[in-house]
Amino acid sequence: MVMTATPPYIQGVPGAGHMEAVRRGNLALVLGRIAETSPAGRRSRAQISALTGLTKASVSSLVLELISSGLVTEVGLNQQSRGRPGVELELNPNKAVLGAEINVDYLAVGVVSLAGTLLMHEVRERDNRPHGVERVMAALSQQCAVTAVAAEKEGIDVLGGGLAVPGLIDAAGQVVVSAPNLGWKNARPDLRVLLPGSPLGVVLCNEANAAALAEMDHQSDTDFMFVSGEVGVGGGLVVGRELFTGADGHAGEVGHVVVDPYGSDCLCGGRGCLETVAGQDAIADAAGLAGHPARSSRSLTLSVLLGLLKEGDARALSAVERAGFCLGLALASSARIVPFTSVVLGGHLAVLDPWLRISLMDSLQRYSAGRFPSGNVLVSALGSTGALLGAAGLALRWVLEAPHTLRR
Amino acid sequence: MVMTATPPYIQGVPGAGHMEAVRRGNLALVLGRIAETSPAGRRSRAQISALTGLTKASVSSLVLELISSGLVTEVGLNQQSRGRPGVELELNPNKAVLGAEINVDYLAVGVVSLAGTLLMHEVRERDNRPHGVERVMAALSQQCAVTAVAAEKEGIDVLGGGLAVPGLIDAAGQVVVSAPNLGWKNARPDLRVLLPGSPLGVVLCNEANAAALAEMDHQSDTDFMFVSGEVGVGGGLVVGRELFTGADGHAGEVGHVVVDPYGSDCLCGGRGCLETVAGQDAIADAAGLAGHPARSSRSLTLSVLLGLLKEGDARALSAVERAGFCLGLALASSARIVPFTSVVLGGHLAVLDPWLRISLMDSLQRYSAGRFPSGNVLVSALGSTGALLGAAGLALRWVLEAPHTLRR
DNA sequence: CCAAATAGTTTATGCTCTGAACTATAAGGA
DNA sequence: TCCTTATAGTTCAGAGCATAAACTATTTGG
Repeated sequence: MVMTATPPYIQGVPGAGHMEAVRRGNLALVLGRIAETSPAGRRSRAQISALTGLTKASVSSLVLELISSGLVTEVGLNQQSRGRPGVELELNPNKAVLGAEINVDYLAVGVVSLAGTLLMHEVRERDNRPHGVERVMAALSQQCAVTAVAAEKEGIDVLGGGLAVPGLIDAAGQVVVSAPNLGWKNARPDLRVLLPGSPLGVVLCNEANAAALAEMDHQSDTDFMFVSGEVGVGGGLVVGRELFTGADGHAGEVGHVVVDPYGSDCLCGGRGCLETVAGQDAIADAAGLAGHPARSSRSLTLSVLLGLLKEGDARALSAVERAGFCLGLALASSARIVPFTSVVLGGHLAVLDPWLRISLMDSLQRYSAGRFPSGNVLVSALGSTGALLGAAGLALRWVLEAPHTLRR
Repeated sequence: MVMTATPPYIQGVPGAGHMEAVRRGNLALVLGRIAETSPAGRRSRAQISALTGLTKASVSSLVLELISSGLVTEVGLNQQSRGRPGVELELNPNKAVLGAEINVDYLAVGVVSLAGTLLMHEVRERDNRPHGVERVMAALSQQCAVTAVAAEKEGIDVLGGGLAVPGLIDAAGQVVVSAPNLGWKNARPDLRVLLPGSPLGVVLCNEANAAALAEMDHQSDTDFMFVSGEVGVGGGLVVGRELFTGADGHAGEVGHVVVDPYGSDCLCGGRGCLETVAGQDAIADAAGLAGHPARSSRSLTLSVLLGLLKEGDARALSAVERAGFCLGLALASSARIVPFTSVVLGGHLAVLDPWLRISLMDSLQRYSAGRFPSGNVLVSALGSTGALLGAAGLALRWVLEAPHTLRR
């Protein structure tokens, strides 16, 4: 648990160990083996039996249950040198989960197959700051309904969903404790309205954590830090291929590691946090854009900044260089507390990577005593769909780790 | 040993979920409920049944097995208002585990009952630096043998043990990757020689981690950082009442969080690490003891430093104050990555607490935005027995979490 | 001394995995 | 073509474990 917060679907397990717990665990075990195969090399019952140590009889019975619950389908035959060919199994391509994201300037909804591929998605630009929780959720649920109908038309069944929000989520996954950029505080969105008829519910998660989770599927490393550059700097920590959220969901907040003890005050109440140097606003100000008209919009600000960097503007270059230096410092310190071995940059930090990288790598190497080869600092390939995919991924894990909840 | 919230009865399953896994898990579950009771309020089978949700029949059968394996004994009767009194259960007071510690200037061995109390212990002053692994282990095993005989004379049966070493242990718990203060590198001590005839083996662990584990039993908080002040500064991180070691055992190394980007080089290869300011050597040097004859011994250095502080020596006071400031800074940053809520000071940092505390609390508050009330920064009460108790505690957990390994 | 309450055990039953026998299907060789 | 060999998957009896309900044991209180 490493720590790891208990996922909500584990709560269905009562305190005592019934026999059924074994069944549930084995259902998830078998489903996991089916899920981790590529279309190229799908597995048969016999292979799963060999892989898990369960007898062929048990696997047959478990697979039967997974098929009848709709999660798994039989595809083709799998001929091994000689003998009767095995029946290839795969995750049902017609079952999916929904991923959704609320951000400052858009709402995004997508459908992700059980295998994790994004089947369809729609982003609606929209300034969400002036509206309260109810109005935003109403707009989002309307958008979800449209997407769900579109999915149904293609014969796709949506089992559950995940919602990513740029704010702090409580341990129970029900309350948005605070989302400063949205102006939310202790908001309790009604998640069921997003997917009224689905067999599973909708899980709520932090946007940086979701993005980190999505990044994991495109990443071989098992322990890494995802740094999400937004207005501030968010972090998502993955330890042993599991999201590490800590007891209260605050884990991995690299944006508030102190990089300059005598630096400026931070919105969090601290001082000299990384965010005060490497947040998008902080970089823009340091680059001399403080009074610039583009500052009203995030994307505008970023493009103006990029323009200056390409022109070779000294002030912009030095602002970004300093951000890189401090980011390296904060990451090196963080890696002593939770020893991750890779870093993935997202948001504006991904965009600014070409100008950040040298100073980032310099300080990261210097302060971590050379633990991070340059190849271990990566740029996110997912861009703006990261949070969406991650939120869906969380719902996906729910299905894959607790398939018994879909029993008929 | 990454923490995970797996349901208790799934633990220890080597891949597949056999039926026996349920039995194993429930044995541990019941044993845990017996272990967590105080002598004042011991539990009966009926109470455990109510607590766990297992039926009385199951609990009876499980308890029978625990009794026949020698881990549990029936004590007295437990009268509830009316009806037949329950039979009180407790951990067998005649079963124990051994705790051992190798440090720079002593060897320590102790016997700890299943309930966690230190029954006997012996510390032998001895400079271990000049000797290699084999010689030190030979001396330690001789000391263990003496202690084991003494325990046997009192009718106490030693089931297993733990060994704490001031160095980095590999993930498998077999190799001391490096113990700079002992001069060990990739040492592979033969652990079996410490307890040749015991039913369980001996586990190896890091000294700061062991001390953190021991501290946990005297602490209500579930998430805290133990800071061990030695020549350098070690850290042990406890998350959700579990030791958090990370994939490679490096987790919680607060001593190498960067507190001064332009500070001096650290032995670890980094720069400006907390250790270069708050390690015992660093404080002594900053206090002006660089050439002092007492510097040859750790305890001497510390007592000279204490003398200076009590005299009000300005240089010593400012050295310690700066250490406190930097410690607060490093802890505030660390708490953003893994959100612990308390801090326990050990080693020289515990001794220097009166002179450290003000600057420590000031910077901790400043940089953590007031997350740490003063009462959440504690001084270790265990002193030098911490590592011993923690090593034994690790062996104890082994017994308590896998009681089936002691089946007859 | 008996009723009510609580503790613990016995017994019949059901669930889930296992192991071995059995059926199904294919490749390769005579 | 047909038989042997190899592999996949199913069936069925049996063992282990937890459950529920009935039963025994022991105490308080009237």
